[in-house]
Amino acid sequence: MAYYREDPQGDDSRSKRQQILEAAYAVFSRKGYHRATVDEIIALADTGKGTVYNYFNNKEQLFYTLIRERSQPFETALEQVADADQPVLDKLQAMVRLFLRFYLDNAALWRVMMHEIRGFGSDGLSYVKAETRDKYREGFSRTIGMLGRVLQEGIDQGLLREVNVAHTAHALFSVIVALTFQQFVADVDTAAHEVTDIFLYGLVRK
Amino acid sequence: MAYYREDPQGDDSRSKRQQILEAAYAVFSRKGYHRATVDEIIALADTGKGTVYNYFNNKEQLFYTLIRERSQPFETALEQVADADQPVLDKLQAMVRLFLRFYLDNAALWRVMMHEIRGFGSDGLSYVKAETRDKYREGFSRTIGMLGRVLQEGIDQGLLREVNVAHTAHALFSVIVALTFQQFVADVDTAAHEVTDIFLYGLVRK
Amino acid sequence: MAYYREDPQGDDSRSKRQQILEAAYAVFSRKGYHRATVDEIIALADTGKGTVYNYFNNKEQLFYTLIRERSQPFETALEQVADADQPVLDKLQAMVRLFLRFYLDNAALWRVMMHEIRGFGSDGLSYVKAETRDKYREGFSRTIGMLGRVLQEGIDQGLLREVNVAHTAHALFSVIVALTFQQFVADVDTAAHEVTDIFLYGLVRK
Amino acid sequence: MAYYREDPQGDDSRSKRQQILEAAYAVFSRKGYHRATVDEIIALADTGKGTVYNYFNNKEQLFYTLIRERSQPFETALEQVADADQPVLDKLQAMVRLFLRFYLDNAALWRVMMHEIRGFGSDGLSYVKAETRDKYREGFSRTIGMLGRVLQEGIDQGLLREVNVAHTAHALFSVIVALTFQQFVADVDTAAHEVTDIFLYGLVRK
DNA sequence: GATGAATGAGAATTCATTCAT
DNA sequence: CATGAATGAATTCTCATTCAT
Repeated sequence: MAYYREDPQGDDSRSKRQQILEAAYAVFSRKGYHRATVDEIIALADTGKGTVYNYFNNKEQLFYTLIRERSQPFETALEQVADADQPVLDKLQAMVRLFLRFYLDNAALWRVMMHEIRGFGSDGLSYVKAETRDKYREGFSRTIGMLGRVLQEGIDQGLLREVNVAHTAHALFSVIVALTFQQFVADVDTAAHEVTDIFLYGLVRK
Repeated sequence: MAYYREDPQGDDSRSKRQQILEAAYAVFSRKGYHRATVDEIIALADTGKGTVYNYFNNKEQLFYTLIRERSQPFETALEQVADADQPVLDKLQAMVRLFLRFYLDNAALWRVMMHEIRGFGSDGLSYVKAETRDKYREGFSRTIGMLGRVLQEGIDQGLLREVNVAHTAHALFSVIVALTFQQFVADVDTAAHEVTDIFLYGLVRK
Repeated sequence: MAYYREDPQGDDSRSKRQQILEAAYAVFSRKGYHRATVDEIIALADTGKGTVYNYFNNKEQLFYTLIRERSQPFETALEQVADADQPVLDKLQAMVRLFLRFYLDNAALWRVMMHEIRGFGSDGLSYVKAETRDKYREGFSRTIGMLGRVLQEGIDQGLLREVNVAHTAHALFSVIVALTFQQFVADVDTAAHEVTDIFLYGLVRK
Repeated sequence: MAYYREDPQGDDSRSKRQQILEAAYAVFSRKGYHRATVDEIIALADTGKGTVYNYFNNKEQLFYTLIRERSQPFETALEQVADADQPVLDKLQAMVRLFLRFYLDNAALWRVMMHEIRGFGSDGLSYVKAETRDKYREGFSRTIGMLGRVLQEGIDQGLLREVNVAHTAHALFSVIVALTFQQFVADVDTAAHEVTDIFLYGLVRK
């Protein structure tokens, strides 16, 4: 790491790599993968073009790094809750809260990513190599899978009805993403309550 | 210059326009907005490049036209069901079926569009005028709004609990999109049942 | 081919493709492969950058096309002489003349090519795919091989001593290239005589 | 700034320079001038990038130094033979052997150089000052000139026919280079014999 | 002296759009 | 109207060189 600057409290004390990642986050989020240009990223990061390529092989890997570094703490936190020794419904709600918080911060970037890993380039014209795409997908599988595991736990305990776990986990996930994306989430706790309430007890008045 | 040609005299000129739209549908769906090239579209449409620009101002307007023409029949059908004089729960399930069917056919293109209406020039470098973006968004508002209207109807009749209608309509919508996108929908009727079942009665065993 | 211009005697009446090839010839010859820039080529060809890529896939293929189109007439002429029903020594001298004339015109470009097809990128970092490189090499093998065939003919007839044909053909070839490159060739006939004289009768005074 | 350091105090500093030169030799030989990167050279030399620029002004001067240092011992040895008091034909063959041995070792690098001294900024965009280019050329002139001097000696002694000495020396030289480059030289003595045999006695059976 | 992070001037390539025929 | 050759702005990526430590 190069800390040339004498004032480590200044904004420039972040490592160049970090500055680039943060700028990339902003630009990718705002513009999407394609419309995001390296030029815009370096302008925001206040760095030279070559510097980006010192730290990252190419635009695609910069994007991937961004996703990976952002998702890791989230996944860890989610796993802890999923594996916790608590009532299933509490765990579910806690997980929904984690999801909401994460997507509230990252919805824009994740939308971009979801778009990029789509079937595109099924015919080889893709920019994202199949192998990279699979790495992205594994990320989703892991997190949504954790939701599924807890749902299954609830079913096994006789608490929940016997529904298709994979489908339901995806449904829950998609609702979370939709709400955050639609900026319907003013307060995480309220939204988490709202979501779990519908999923657990349904719309029909008893 | 835009030659919309609302009145096709010759059968030939109409079919050209149609050929282009169909090719554009295929290419945009497969490649996304950016990676879709006019060259690929004309190759598939078996027409000249200039011809595309006779019928459409530019790539973006071609895309918009595509979306508009595809969504119109769907919206009409949806509206008929929403306004029908039937039990609310039946209407809801029928609407879910319509949605599922529509997104089963058009998920790819709609995903592209959803992605594009974010980022389409949120700032100075816009490719799309804010006004166009809003037109896309209105489309969503209309269809999701119809879901909301029927939900409200159910609430008014005392059938459904008093939830946030807009949020719930979006949630329902997002689940539909997620299921189709994840290719979890083998059979529309089954999937419609699955979705409404969860939303109406919840996961918790009574 | 597009002949927009009204004056077909003008310099611009050559097809764009031809203009580009001629400009590329000049620039590659003068600068070598790497230092030749597409920008310089289009400046000389008085054309747009995209036009180059309409006619040629990339810089490398432009270069290859150049080589191929230039060498074809030469190879044909050489073959005719090699296969002619004439005395071996006459054929040899005629072939040397053809070689000299060809390399007098094309030495610069051929030098560039010879440099490019060298072992470079034996380790995968090459710009020229092995397969392309082999196509270049086949070209050399063919023309030098024709020299060899005629030498062999001379040996078979008992006219020439039993030397290593491949080596000798390459030696003869290299001398031709060296003389033209060193601009020692004022007059093709004289130079051809000089070369064959040494190769056939040696330096030692009898 | 150029720090040539003709007087190495520390053993370490000399070895750095030497390490760089050796790495540069390997990389330039394998990749050619342009494709050789300073990064690759320092990786092989196990040194820092700045260090290269402490010893050499730039990439080009590094290349030049390489050539100069490599050619010096060869030129000295060649001169000794040329000036020796021996029969002309013996001297010629000995010189051919020296050439073959030298180019067998250095063909790759010399080819690169030969290619670069053409094109090295024949016009305004020169990377290399004309003066530098001429220094390279003088090197060739000197060694080929020594061949010429011995040939002339043979002519003066009535041993050889009165041919154009400069042309013939270049021809001899080019054959040597061609054979080594084509990897036709398995054994220096055999190849030297083969070359002189053809040049001295010709192909025609007496 | 040695180092290597930072830099930016190029270079190749893509692709929407125009316009003469 | 249909066409497609021509175009150049925009974009990614490379790599020699600098310079603060």
